[in-house]
Amino acid sequence: MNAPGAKLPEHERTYRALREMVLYGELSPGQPVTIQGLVEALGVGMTPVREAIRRLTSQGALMLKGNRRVQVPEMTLEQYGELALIRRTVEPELARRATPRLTDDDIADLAAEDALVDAAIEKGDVRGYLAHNHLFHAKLYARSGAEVLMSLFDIVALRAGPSLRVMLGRHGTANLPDMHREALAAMRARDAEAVAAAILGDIEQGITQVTRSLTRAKS
Amino acid sequence: MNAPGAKLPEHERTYRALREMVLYGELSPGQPVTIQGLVEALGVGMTPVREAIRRLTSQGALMLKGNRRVQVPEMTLEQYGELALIRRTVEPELARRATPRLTDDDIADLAAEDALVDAAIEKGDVRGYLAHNHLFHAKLYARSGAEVLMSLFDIVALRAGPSLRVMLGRHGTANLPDMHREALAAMRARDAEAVAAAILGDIEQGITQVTRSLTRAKS
DNA sequence: CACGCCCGTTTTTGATCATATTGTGGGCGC
DNA sequence: GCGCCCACAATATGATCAAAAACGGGCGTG
Repeated sequence: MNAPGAKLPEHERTYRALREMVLYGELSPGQPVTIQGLVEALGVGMTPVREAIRRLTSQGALMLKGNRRVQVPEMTLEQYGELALIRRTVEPELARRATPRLTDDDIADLAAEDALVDAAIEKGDVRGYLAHNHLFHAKLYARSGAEVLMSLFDIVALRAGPSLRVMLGRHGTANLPDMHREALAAMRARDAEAVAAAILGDIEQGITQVTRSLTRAKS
Repeated sequence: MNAPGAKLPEHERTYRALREMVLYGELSPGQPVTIQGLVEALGVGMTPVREAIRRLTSQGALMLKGNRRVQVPEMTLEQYGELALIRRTVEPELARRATPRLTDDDIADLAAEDALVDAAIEKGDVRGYLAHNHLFHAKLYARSGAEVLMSLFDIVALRAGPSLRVMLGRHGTANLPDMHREALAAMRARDAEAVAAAILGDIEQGITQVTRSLTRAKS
């Protein structure tokens, strides 16, 4: 069995814990991250923490600020534009490749995830929205069997996470992108192009909102 | 001044050393990498080595083989296809963005790098070709100021490195892609689209060769 | 006389190492 | 051929050393 947190090495669990903190917005951009702080917060030794931080920084989820200080990077409009370019390329492709490999069970699972997304929106649960929306995409893409693209998705999601969080903190969970229903319908029809299109639409809406939020913040 | 290897922290130097080993083919795919082996080979403590390995694995340059063994991943044809997709998207874009920012000095520097590439081809110097070809691209893209895209290039280059090396080992340095001259001419004309096109052509040639090599190996 | 700035001290934090601990793989005996 | 035991390599901890940032006192100035 794959009991999470049971037999994984400590540095792996530390990595995942820290990763979720970044991904789901428990750390805000600009906030400094100290090794010793994490050692105390997570109750683990410093070696695992160090390794987790290295992994995250090499994925761009954390930034080495000046001389040996670490923080969550603040996203500029330019950087977000680059991120958007990649997402538009990678995610529809992942969706396209995943579609023919989906089983009925997979689709049911994704539908369940989408229901959780809707519930989170309803309740205004920001963290829940981030988590389940991410899982909806991640679980779908995981079926593609495309390792390299998948690893890029991980990186991009990691970098986009904090900005999304900031955006949500400012505007709440209203008017959130949700073309998941269209995507699910296309999956059931096993129409790869339609799935890719729906995912692209979903992404595009998110990008528009974050871009607007960033633009407004700049002025 | 930035004297390399002088004032950088040990883990950073270790990371770069290991990175170059992968990038320029000093480690072959499938070859196991042990922590203690590197400790002795590089003459550093084990903490820096551990961190370097973590960073490389999280970038896909190294792979955790089953239970706590590390090796350079072997590239499959499918994976290379994914890599190619990314390169076609990212690299021309980086070239396009870099072009208007190039100074005459930059172009001269790139021309010098290209001369070294040619010299390496002439001499059949595989390692030299890999190094200077990579530097030609990396230095050009670095001018783009696009951090996110640049970090993706780093990752993709890291994953493609070993395969390139294998291909060269099999076929030698003859018939190597070199559309650098066209690229340089376009740079001097400050024609961003032409630079992007030349770079795309350069990449395309390389992809074709590696793909052919991988296909042949498979059968 | 009050405010602000600069410099030295203190404290926090990061880097590295030596070492104990644990888990895995291979060899040996049954 | 199967299972147990041993040795080795990787993981994780805590200590130690070095550096940087924060703090505070003293000085100069408005």
